[in-house]
Amino acid sequence: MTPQNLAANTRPGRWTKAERKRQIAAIALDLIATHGVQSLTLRQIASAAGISPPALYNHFSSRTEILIAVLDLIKDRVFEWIDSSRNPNIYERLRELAGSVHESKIVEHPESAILPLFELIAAGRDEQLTEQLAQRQLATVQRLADIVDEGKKQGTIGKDVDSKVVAWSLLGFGYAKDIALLQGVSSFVTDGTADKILDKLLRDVAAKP
Amino acid sequence: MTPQNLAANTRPGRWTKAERKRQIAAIALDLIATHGVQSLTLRQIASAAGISPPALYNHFSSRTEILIAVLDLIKDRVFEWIDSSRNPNIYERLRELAGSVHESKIVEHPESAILPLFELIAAGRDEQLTEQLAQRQLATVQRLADIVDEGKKQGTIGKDVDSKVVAWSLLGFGYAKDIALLQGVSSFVTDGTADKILDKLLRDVAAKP
Amino acid sequence: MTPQNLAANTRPGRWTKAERKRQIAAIALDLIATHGVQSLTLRQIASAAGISPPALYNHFSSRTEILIAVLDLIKDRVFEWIDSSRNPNIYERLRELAGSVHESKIVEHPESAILPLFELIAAGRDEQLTEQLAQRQLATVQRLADIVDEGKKQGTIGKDVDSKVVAWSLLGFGYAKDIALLQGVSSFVTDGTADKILDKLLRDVAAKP
Amino acid sequence: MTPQNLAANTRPGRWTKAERKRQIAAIALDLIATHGVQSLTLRQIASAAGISPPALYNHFSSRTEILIAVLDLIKDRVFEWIDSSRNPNIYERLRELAGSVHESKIVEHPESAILPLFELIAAGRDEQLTEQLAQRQLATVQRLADIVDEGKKQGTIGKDVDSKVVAWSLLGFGYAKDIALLQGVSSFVTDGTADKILDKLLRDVAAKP
DNA sequence: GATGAATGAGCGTTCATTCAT
DNA sequence: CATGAATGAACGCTCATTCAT
Repeated sequence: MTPQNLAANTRPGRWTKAERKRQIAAIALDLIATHGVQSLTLRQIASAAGISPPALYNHFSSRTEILIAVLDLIKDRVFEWIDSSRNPNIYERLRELAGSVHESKIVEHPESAILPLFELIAAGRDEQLTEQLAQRQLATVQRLADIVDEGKKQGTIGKDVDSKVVAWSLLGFGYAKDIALLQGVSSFVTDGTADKILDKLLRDVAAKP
Repeated sequence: MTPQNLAANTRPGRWTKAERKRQIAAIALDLIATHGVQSLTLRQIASAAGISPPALYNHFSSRTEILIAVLDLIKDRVFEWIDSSRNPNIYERLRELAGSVHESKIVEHPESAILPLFELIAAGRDEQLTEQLAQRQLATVQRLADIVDEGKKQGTIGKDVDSKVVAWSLLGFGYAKDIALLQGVSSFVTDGTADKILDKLLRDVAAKP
Repeated sequence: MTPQNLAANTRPGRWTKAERKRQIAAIALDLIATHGVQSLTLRQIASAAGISPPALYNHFSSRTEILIAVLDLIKDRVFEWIDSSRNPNIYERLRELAGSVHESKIVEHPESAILPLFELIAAGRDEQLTEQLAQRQLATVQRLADIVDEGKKQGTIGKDVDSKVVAWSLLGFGYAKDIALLQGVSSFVTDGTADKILDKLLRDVAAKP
Repeated sequence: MTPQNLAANTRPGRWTKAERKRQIAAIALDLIATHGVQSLTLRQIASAAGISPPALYNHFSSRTEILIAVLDLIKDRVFEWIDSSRNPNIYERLRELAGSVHESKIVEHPESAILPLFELIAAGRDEQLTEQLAQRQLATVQRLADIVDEGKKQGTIGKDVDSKVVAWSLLGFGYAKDIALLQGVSSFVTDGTADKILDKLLRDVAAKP
């Protein structure tokens, strides 16, 4: 056991309560990404976590609470992604973010975030997650819009651009891409259509010389 | 109505076999729209149809077959919608279609088509509907692209416009709108952002004078 | 339609009621022989008979009645088999009968009688056929015992032989053979054990010189 | 009883896992003996065991697995019965075994083994138990044949006797008896015919002086 | 913390049977 | 005579959750 681990150890076993919760949420996220949200049973999560189903109740009080934790994890990852480029030129930064989506760093990897989010959105009504979803979605849109606004001040983004429109367009593009993939229509990505849409989207927001 | 039709309608109960199937599919579609796909049980469908669950098996051989029938119904409705405007000016026609979406004739009504489709997409992996979905999705994209192509020939749509890009953008916009609504983020529609995106999308495809 | 058919035709369609019942019973017998009695559903019978399940109720008032008809058919076939040799020497006749069993004319052919009877015996308790079974079983034993008695009078069968014992032994042997086959233990037949038992059984009943 | 056993028995409730499985199998065996295999539902077993149907899945993973456990139980009981006489004189031992069958210690008691086995054999085809049955049947025949062989060495069984023939004859006799009873033909037993057959069978294997 | 055993609710499905047509 | 549509009862099975240990 490394000193690091010891440091993190207040006592319990090896991980703090919060860490263990996060681990379990990450496992659930993985399972959602690979098998969908409908087949996400406590048995599966427990088995993947190496414990028994009832043991999950030591960390969460219900299945729904686990899903909320997954939602939090997704939001964190999306924010991490948004902040992954620190390019001072905002327009360039957006290009980099778009590029990383395009390179599938986010969208296509099963361990990723948007696709499971999508699953959760669809399942939301039955799982009573709608409210939780709305909060996080708005926060994400706002975060993107803020960056665009910064770019407008900076002059790299067109002054007449509507920040919200851009933020929503980017998200919408990501969703559409996932929907296509979920439907098994990979041609949307492979034939370059997705790239063209994204490229046009970005060109339109650049500051006109 | 031909004598044949009369015969077919009055003789075997009141509805033909195909009609009854379609009715049940429509009921299932409703239920998906209002409660989501996860809670779509045979008991629910049967109850809404005023029959007992086993009676469904006189019309469909499994739950999956019902879902496929729903998929067909959705495709038909989407095509009806696409063909709902016969404006000879293709650009105007696209504007009308967009307008009808905006007026929520399709998207927001629970009896509508796209939102349930969305549910089915998310459920697809578990329900083994992926293949069926892909077929219908591609058919829809192609239908829209054909119309855009017609507009290019006609001269009302820009010659340099990529038909596929437009088709996918329109669909993607529709999806994004539904996702926002499913997440409970109605502000996307109410604050005019959705309109702005759609308007920009259409202006960009108009033939430049 | 041939004159013969016309002759047999009192009117109905092509067969008399009794004939049609017998045909259906024969179909059920086949199905039992090939798939067992548990999976004998009305759907199966009807489908094999080229009609719909409810149509069976025009001939039989319940599933149990069909099974009874099958029982009758089996009894008839067993009697036919018993009477298939008319060799005046009773001992020889028994040998011939035993031989025909051995040659699998009865036991191993799926269209045969004993194996399905066996299925019905096992199912009897649930199907309330016990009484019907007892009647027919006793009649069969009696028929065999009568023949043995005739042989004793004739002098080809030993005077000290107990006819009932012989009759039951022969039947018991047939049952044991079927049980072995049903269990998948074909070695009982293929390694000659079955033959040896039957041979010993017959030698023991021959009149001693 | 060793300390280990004590520990194993008192700690995990009151019974070990294996014991509980065996108890449930015994209950199922009883139900088969009294009502037949067709009506052996999980609800019945659970009810007789004083638990709810889903609770059975804590011990078995499917209905078929329960039936296999029943098969094992039957095999164990048959072997116990075979070993119930330890008379050093093999011929006498066979007589004792035959006697215990005759006294119905095995066959007629509902808690017994052969009759339910018989039910399982008939149900085997539908329940995919054929392979399991064949294994156990052969093991039983072999066990009996071994004893006969021992008697031949010992000199109490005739040297020219075919051990397999004897083993199969004994089993076949048992089967025939059960079949008769299942059919409701108790006269086979009550009028002494069964005894006579068994007696003859045994006399024929005795070593000739 | 973790587990084995248990449970109520519910699932999709099959069956023999009925009945209007 | 035959059928399509329907049904009550029952089936094997899975699920999230509870609780004593």
